[in-house]
Amino acid sequence: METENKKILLVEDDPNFGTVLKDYLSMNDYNVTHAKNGMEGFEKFKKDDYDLCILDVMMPYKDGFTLAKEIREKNADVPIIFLTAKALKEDVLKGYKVGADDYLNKPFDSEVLLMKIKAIMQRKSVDSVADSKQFEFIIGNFHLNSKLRFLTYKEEDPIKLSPKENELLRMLALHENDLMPRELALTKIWRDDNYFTSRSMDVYIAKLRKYLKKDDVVEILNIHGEGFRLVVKSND
Amino acid sequence: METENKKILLVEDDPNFGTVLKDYLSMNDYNVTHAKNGMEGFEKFKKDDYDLCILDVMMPYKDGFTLAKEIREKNADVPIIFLTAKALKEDVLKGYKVGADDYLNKPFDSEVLLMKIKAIMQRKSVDSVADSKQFEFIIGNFHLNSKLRFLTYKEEDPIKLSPKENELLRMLALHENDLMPRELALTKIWRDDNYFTSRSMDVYIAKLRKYLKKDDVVEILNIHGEGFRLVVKSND
DNA sequence: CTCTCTGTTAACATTTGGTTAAATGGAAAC
DNA sequence: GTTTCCATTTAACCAAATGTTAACAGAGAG
Repeated sequence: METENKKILLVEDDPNFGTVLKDYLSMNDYNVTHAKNGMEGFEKFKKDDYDLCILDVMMPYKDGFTLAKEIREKNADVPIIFLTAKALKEDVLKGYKVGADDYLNKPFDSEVLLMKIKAIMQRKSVDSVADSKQFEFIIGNFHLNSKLRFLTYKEEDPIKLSPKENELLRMLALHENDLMPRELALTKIWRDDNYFTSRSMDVYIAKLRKYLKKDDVVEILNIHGEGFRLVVKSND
Repeated sequence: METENKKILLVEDDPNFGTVLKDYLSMNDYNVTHAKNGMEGFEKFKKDDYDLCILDVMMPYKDGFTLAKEIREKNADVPIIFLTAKALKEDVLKGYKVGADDYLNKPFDSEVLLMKIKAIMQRKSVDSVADSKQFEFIIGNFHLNSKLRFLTYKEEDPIKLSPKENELLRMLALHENDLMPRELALTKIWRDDNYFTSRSMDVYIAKLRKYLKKDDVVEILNIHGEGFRLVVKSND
């Protein structure tokens, strides 16, 4: 399926260990960003959304706990795993206090780490429903349910949209009566902006127009060289 | 709700250690039930609802893993912590495979255990939106009793569902008329999301469809690449 | 006019899902 | 112990859904 690789932020100052660990996780289909110290770790954390943070406790300048606290201020939910060489009890407690999800003593078995990551991701993936995005639109006499990928005209049976059709129409609806730049759809939906994806998008515009033909107050207009415009004529 | 002490099932065959641990947890405001072996543990688990299970791995008659598997058949969500004297890697992996939430080597510090318990309880209370304890469903002319794993059509004899059939149908029913993402069922029921578990799930969807065929107001629809939808047509 | 951009159709490749049957493996029964 | 049973997984094959690319026609802009 989509299987967008889960993103992991790894903050580890030992370059050898860090690189080895990063490679190992990457091999297991995680998308790993490696920061060499706490400062860098926090910068990277602010710039992107991560599914998991793995923090070394002992680091110069900014230790793992301090970093964890900063991360928690920005995001109360992201799971955190601490890595540490020493197994001091106070440290473990401190870790759980700042909201650790797990705690591993170096050296540890990489398979065990992998299992823990899996277990944690599963736990978290449950409550990811709370995506407060917009999934329903009224477009003239149509009703778009973007979650079920249904486009319904009046009381007729819903038309089932493919993922790309759905996302493209949603993107147009988000800009209703306004320009939706080609580049936006291409980078957001196709994740690439080149000749071929552009042609592909045109094919999808054609498909959408075919669906929307039922209602003549709805139209997708082209703005040459710029993008498209989903127009809903006011019923005056 | 808040004030009600969380219930912990402690299964530990060493009477000294078990009693001490029980007392310690009780002093910290947990409501602890102590079972002396796997059999007793399972009996007690069936008789009551617990917020957490702490299982010793090494026990006569029925070890912690076996017990955990039985518990998982009854309840896919309850957190489990394993206690073990030996730290064999295979054991740790085995533990996570049956859905452990954590793993502690004896001897361990009781404060650490307490922290872990706290952390786990917190996690569970966050995503408890979905795992509302609902075990009975009306699905068109069917009645699903998810505790007994019975699916009953009108007044006919109940169909006995296997554990997986039951969990899957329950998950669909919890999302009636809405999308039930593949990934949700896979991580919750199969505890793993890969090609094979995905195919296995498809097999179970086929089985459920066969059962539900009796009633033509009930249907399991697929949303390509996303998941399934249990639809009950309104009888208007 | 000529070049680029857009509209449309159809062929194709790839991914995902439906179904059946056989293999596996663990627990219960003998 | 071994056999039997049953839930589950794996395999295999086919069908459906989706997405990409090519090809060509037409529109817009200079």
